[in-house]
Amino acid sequence: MPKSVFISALSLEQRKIVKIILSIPRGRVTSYGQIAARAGLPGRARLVGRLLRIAPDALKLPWHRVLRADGQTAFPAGDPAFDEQLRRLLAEGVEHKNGKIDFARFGWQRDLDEQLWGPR
DNA sequence: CCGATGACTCTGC
DNA sequence: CGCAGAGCCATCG
Repeated sequence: MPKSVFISALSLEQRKIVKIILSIPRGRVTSYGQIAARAGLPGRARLVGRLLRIAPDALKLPWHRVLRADGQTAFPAGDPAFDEQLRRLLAEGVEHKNGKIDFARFGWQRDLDEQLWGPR
């Protein structure tokens, strides 16, 4: 599906989610739940997951920067997307320990904290 | 209309 | 850390 057609078919809530995902900084990660919360949709993480699932590649969303609340990818080990996501993250400096990313080090929220309270 | 199904999350044991 | 249960709710058969 063409990019513009897809976008125009989205609800206001979904467009908001798209904008938030696009604003995740390179080298940072966040969770489905956090995105939903930022979009004013607390408790609706599944909506974010569903959107990423149906979004055309043409949108070029940084889907790899979206993880589950426990710091792992939403894909099971062995799934091509599992390796792809970790590969993309490593490419931008986000490390993982056995498929688990530490939000304290790479979480998007940490950027906000540092801006408010300073490094360390 | 109903039950099943998720790129989810939180609580409780 | 693991697992079950319960919310969550748009989609689909």
